[in-house]
Amino acid sequence: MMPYYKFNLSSVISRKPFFGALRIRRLALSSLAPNWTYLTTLCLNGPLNEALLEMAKQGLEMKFKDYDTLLNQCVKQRAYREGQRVHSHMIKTHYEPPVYLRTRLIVLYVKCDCLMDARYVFDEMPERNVVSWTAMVSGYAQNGHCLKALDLFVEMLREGAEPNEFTFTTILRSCIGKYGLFHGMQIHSLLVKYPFGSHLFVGSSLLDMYAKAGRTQEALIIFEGLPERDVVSCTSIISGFAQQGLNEEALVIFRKLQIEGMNFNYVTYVSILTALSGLAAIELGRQVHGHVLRLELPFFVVLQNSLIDMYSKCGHLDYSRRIFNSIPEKTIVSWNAMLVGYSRHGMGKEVVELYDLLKEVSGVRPNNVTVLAVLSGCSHGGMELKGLEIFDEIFSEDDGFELTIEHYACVVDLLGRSGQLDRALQFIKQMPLEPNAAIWGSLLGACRFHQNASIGKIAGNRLLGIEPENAGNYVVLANLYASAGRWEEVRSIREMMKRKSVVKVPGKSWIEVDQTLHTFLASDQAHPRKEEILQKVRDMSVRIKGVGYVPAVSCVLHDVDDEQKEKLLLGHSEKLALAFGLIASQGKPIRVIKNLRICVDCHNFAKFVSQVYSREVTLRDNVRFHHIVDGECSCGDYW
DNA sequence: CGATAGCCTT
Repeated sequence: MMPYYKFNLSSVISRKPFFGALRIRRLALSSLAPNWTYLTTLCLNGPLNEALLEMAKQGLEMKFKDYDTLLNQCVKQRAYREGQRVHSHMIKTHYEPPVYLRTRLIVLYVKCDCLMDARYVFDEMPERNVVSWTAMVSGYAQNGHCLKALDLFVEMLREGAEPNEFTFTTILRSCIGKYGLFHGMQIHSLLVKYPFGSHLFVGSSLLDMYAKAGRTQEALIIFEGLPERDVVSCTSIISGFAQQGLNEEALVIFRKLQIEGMNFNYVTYVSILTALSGLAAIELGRQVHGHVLRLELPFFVVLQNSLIDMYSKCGHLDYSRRIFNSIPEKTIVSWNAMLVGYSRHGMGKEVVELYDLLKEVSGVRPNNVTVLAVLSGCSHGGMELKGLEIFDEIFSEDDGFELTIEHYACVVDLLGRSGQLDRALQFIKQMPLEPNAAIWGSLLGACRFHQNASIGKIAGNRLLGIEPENAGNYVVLANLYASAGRWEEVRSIREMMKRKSVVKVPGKSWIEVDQTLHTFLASDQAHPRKEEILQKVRDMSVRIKGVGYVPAVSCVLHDVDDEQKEKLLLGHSEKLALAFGLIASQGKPIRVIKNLRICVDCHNFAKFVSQVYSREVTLRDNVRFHHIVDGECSCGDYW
């Protein structure tokens, strides 16, 4: 009989054994039983069933090493049922596993998302060490149960167990959400008592915690103070800034680290793509894309998904679709990214087509983000009735989607756009969630478009009650009153604004020319070519007035005369960026990005400019794209 | 002895 080690072991242990490997394993099983150590070793990376079956059949006595090998395999393969069989074998044979094996069981159950089982093993432990505590805390952290993780961590300290660097990295991950920073800072101060205060992993978790809580400066200080830097800590700081919308800062850090020679991984590229998407920096985005291809990074769906989103946010949906089509194993995020892309470009037909394709052929389950994308796609794409139909379908099917306030806001939008303002108001009154600013804002926008001042007044007052500090709301409501000729109410809005000391988020627009971003604020004086640009805006205004442009002075709520109002309107950041685009890029389409919703006057201005200057203009505001060609906008003047 | 850890897309 040939001893087992004469076989080609690597083929025996391979996950998908070549022809005959199974037979060899069977041979080994029959010839070498009942030596469990051999048998379990042969199961390395292979099917567990045979060894487990033998185990159950023969009721052999198992030793520590056998359980260890088997559980190790179960963990690697995330084999819940097989793990349970090993576990129950221990119980049946009255085997008292040591702390080590019990911890392995916890890890196994955690990996299989069976936290109840893990907790049961944990609770039954006669003694625990730091590893078992950390494994259990990590279980809660991995599954998003932040508060449970924190509770257990506190319990651990109370029991006198000493946390180690693993425990701290794990628990800091759970310090997110509403109270995350509060707990995270306490843990930060607790860390001082331990010798690994400047540990690389602990430091990365710490800076990530601060960055996610919006404390980017603290995060940066910790990053600078790390004992060394690696790709994860670098990605953490870059994505931290990007997630806070500090895209330019993220880009600066990325470049600095790149020059220092840091070797990035695919996660880093995902993070920098997020920043470039926010900036709509298409040329830089293309560079990153090319770089990723040259690096021959293995195929990462997450990276492909962020490329879809980057091209879509930069206005190149054709590239997005090409990448989408090239992904062999699309996840729901890939589908959603593509759907959201069509939605923000106002392409309702494509949204519905892709949604049908998703349901019919993909085999991927839609989630609530999908629903949101489809509903908003229908409203942005002029398919209000289709959108309402899909909502009814989903609502009646009850597919287990968690309908959030955003979903209801979409429905209000659909009803509002289709002119059913009374129904929209009824819908808001009947919905099971408390209406928020987005809901009332959506209704108010619909009232402005359909010139319904009475329902608009209801929506506006509710909105101002919820968000008294948001200047944009006052502007929309005043616009509505102004267009209805209700000047008394316009004046009262203006006074209300003064009284409540409303803060304006500064409007900001930018444009990418020759791989450089040129940023403009309202009435900007900072750009080196400011004189030229302001003169250009004035020229443009004169030229388009000749074909019917009338400045929408009701957009200005300052208490000044109309001449002043017109001057203020001409200083809007999107007009400056548009003018700069006309000067700096000959003949090419102009792509302007704005951080807020585009104002009525600027939208109208851009339409006239596209016509008079025969230039395609693309405006991206914080919600959607406006593709303006020859005086017509893809949004149909509803946004 | 071993078992426990940080970054990411819609």
